Amino acid sequence: MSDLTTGLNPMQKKAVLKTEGPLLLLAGAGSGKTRVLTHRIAYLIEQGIRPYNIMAITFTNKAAKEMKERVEKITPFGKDVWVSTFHSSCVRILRRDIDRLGYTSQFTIYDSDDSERLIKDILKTFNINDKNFPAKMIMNEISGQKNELISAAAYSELAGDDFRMKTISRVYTEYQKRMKQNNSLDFDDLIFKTVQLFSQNPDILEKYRDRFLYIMVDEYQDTNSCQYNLIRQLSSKYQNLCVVGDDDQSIYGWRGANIRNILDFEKDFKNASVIKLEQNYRSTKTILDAANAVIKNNFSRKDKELWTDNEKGGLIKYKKAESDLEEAMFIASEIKKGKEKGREYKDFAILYRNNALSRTIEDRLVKDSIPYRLLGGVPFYSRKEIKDIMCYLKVLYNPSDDVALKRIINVPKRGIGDATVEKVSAFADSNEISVYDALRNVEEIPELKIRSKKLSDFRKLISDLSEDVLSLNIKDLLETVMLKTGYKEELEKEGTEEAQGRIDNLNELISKAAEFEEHSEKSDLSAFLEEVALVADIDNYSEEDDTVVLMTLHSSKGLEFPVVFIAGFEEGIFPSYRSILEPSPTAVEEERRLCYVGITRAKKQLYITCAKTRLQHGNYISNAPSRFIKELPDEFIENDIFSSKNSNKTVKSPATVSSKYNPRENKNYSSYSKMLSPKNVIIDFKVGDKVKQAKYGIGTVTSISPAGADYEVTVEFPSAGTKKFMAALSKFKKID
DNA sequence: TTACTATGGATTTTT
DNA sequence: TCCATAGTAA
Repeated sequence: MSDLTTGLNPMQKKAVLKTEGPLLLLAGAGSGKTRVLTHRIAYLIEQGIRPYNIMAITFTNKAAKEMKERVEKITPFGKDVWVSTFHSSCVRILRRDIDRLGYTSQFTIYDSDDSERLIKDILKTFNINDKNFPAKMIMNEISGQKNELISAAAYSELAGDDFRMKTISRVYTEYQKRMKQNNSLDFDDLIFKTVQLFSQNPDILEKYRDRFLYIMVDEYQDTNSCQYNLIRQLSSKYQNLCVVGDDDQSIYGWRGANIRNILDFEKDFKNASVIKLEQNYRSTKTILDAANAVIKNNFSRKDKELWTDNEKGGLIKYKKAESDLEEAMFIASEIKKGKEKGREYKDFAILYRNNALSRTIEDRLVKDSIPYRLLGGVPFYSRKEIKDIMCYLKVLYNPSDDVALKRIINVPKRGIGDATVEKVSAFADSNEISVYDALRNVEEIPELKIRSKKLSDFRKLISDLSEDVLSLNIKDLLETVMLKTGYKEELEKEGTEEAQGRIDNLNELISKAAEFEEHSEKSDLSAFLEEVALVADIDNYSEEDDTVVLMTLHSSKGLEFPVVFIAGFEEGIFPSYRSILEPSPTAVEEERRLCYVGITRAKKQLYITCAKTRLQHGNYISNAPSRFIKELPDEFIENDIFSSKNSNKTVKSPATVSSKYNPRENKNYSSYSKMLSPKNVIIDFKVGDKVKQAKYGIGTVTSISPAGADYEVTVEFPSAGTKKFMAALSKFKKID
């Protein structure tokens, strides 16, 4: 019939052609599900469905972007298909109709940092001890409740006489009250409020039901109850709902994802068809069999098993290093070897359970001059300086946003301290007005007589800037804000390397804004704020640069690499300490799924590494190898390569966890790290070059002389004069 | 009000 | 180790 199904396997074909009624597509890792989804959309259009009536929902912007591009490539009119994330879909819907819930369409979006500030504020006003009730804990609790579609009122009933819950309930209620006063929504609210909007306004729901005749949801295993409800509301009339997911890749349970959504799909949607995509096109047989062997140890899962026609491939290389330093050295040297054999740097990914593990590896890569990119860490838009400037924009857009206003009222320092802010804030509270509005009336607050000049100066600054909003584009507005507030000037005065880094970031923000204005059809302040609020770091990852990539196992989902290293394969790290302590096995099962995700990222070669001792929080600890290594059949593993010692895959039985290691008991520990230090330090600069040094900033190299395995480098700094360094210990970066 | 020092706590984080 | 926060001095 059409060429939309050529080249697809029978199951993929079936999935493309089955357009009517509920469909559960169980798509294993690397089974070509994006291909199926895009072809399915194209097929629908070919069948005469208007693109406008098709909705595809993803979790990440990256996935949405990719799907959009692929749909547009294979079908004309692909542009009109509604492809977007849960969150941006909801923003679009809410911007239209949120007035029905008593907000205005100018609402701003809070990230978790903003939410935490607000909760801290509330704890202060309620005099709640933040030792017993840390803001983060409460935030997670509230988020969890929203994900379960439990409102503040419902939670209050649930709490009953329970002291802990009652306290949290008070905060939750106040939090929602203030969010509304601030005309702002957090990430969870975006979905929650949309569900609420639909249930309270059948006319609006009806409108969207008749618009989205065909709905597709990607990564369905990651949906929480709230998202499930949204989907259910939208699809219940026509029932043309296709969900795609893999229960074995559900790794966001701790964020509220409800694995039952996918496990119970057939119960929830009568007449649901189920199609399994079990052929993997990504990995070698060895890698896939290993992944299957591991995931088999989980109990609650849909029955399926991935297979592949790909070659057998090399064995999994398992390295049991003596220390984290040796582990890092091993990884770096394997990358160098691979590079010599013709691989590119971008073929390699290093995955780990938590961000702290990246440090040692990074240090090693720097020393070995291996270019790398770190994903995760502090995301660009969460950096202090970026958030500060963005909060100015937020205030300009939505002056009732008290959280944003309080953040910047004394940034840069302008003599408005905590005590003053408290007074204004209290005045605002008692008059039920926003802090910004309170600033109009500072003269009426008797306690503030002395400070009122500073406050009205600040208010004047903001109202000046709001005039600039009308006349300037985003890029110029950003520059004006940085200038008129004196923010940039203050950083320049500091003159440290850190301050320079911040200035660099601000400049990058300006160019991001310029780029945004060039590429988006809508480029007003509102659109820019939304972009910034909803775009994650991983979305900006592209394969263009030839660099090794480092990231957590979580962020690696959906990506693939020829060679994958999984580092820190140890009890207490992976599976994490906390998951081991959980009485129920579900936590470790989720870790196992994470392991499955990690293994299936590899196309050609998988490395697994662990270290007998590792520096953690400043102490040496020793961990047993991960229980997951025992679950990998021996026949797939090339054991402890390049180790002279035997080291069969003997694993200390049942997982002794992180026994504290006292450095004093092992006097060798300092010489031991020396022993592991590089035999040959590689430096990529010469006399006369400009280099950047961590403490003193940029200077010129005046001499280099060999000193044992290392070099002594003399550098002349404009600010600090001449300094001498050992190359291995000082982190130099060459400046071109 | 701010700038310094002591202390304690420390997964994962699509939006 | 690194970070945020609390407490204190100027």
